[in-house]
Amino acid sequence: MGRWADDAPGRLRAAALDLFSERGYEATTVADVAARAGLSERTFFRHFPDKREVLFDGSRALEAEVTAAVGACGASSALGAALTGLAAGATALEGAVGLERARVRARLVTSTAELREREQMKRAELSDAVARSLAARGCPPGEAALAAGLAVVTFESAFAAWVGGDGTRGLAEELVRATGALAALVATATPAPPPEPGPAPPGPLGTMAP
Amino acid sequence: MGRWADDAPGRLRAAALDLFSERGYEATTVADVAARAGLSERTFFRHFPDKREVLFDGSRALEAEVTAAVGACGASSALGAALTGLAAGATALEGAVGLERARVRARLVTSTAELREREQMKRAELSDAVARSLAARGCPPGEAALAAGLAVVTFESAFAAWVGGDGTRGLAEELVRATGALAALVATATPAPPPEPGPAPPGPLGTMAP
DNA sequence: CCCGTGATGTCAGTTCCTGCCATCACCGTA
DNA sequence: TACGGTGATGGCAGGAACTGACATCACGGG
Repeated sequence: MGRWADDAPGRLRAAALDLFSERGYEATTVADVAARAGLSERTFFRHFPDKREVLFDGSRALEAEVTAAVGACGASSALGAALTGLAAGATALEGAVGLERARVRARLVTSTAELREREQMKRAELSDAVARSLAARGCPPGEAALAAGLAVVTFESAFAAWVGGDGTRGLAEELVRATGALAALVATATPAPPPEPGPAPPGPLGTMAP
Repeated sequence: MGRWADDAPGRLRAAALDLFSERGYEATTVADVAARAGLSERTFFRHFPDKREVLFDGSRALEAEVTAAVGACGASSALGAALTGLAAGATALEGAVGLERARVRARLVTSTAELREREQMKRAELSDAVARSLAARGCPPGEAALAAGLAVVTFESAFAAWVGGDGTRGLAEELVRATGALAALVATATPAPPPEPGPAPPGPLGTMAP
């Protein structure tokens, strides 16, 4: 066995999720994951570019699903198109992963800084992809980026409520709820925040970075 | 020289920004940065937890500034409070860094995947901090997270316009503009996106991850 | 003048990741 | 059947990012 057995990437994914959940991400070496899958460490890096990516390879499929839906949906507003695309991605994700596995994975990712970092990167790439899809529909780039960012934040809110909830509401329903919360928040906000007319406040800022 | 010279972290920051901009981030080793600063590689890791962090240590000061402003601002809506806090952070950042250095740094960060990843992590930490500040003011946690996320997206839009613009508008002005764009986008959006009533679409999703 | 404290240097070791080459299973073809 | 091509894999060497342990040096106080 081992050599020439089918679906090496799938076995590596399963082994990684198991071991990371058992011992923790940092306490598990790539060699451990490969051994559990009956493969060598070198082969792991032939299927995944680095140790984190073994947990994130579905993001490309989600991105493709969302951008396709944005491009196909009827031309409404930019934010509406972005939310419609993410709704399609939400139903696809819900069907492909399921609540229980999403919960296990979310617990693992949020408990490890290195994995949270990669997840935020995927988030940014998804937002950029949505923005490009909106721009391809004629939306000006700045507006497209802002609309995509707002939609992704709304999606994140829905996802958090989904995995943190009691399971009575699906991800798509949570997205509708979050969209309503978005509208309510913006409606009740003061139209323009006071931009602090005085000079730069005397904050203890050294070389401040964004 | 070298040993016992003052401001080792500052020298390491300057050396890192220089070398990363000259040769690129990946082509520069930590030993190179330390040598340029007249220090050893081991000392670098005593001042910064990893190679990326040498470019991001101002984020803690920004976070402190923003959360303080959120806590101090008059009790308006959650989104308004978040935007007010980020406006205070914007003016502080603008005064402490300046457009030219922000441009150099932004070009370096956006051109390197590893650095973009860390920047997204800082973004998420800032959003979480704002959400905690809102929650401390009595805002329910879910609403606080959504409002903080919206405000940070708006801030990002303003920041991108600032470093990408012609220099005629300051960061604070860009934030006012982005806030207006936020309100306009949400106002023109359809109130609720159609949540795709059919079954899960037959997308080619394997183990899809958020 | 000596000693404690803190920043630094040096060294060894682990892990992540990469390039290079040999090996093995499968598949089509003579 | 025998043979060569193709693709996935294993093994090895090595670089770079970190980390722990210990020695060393400068400075301030007694």
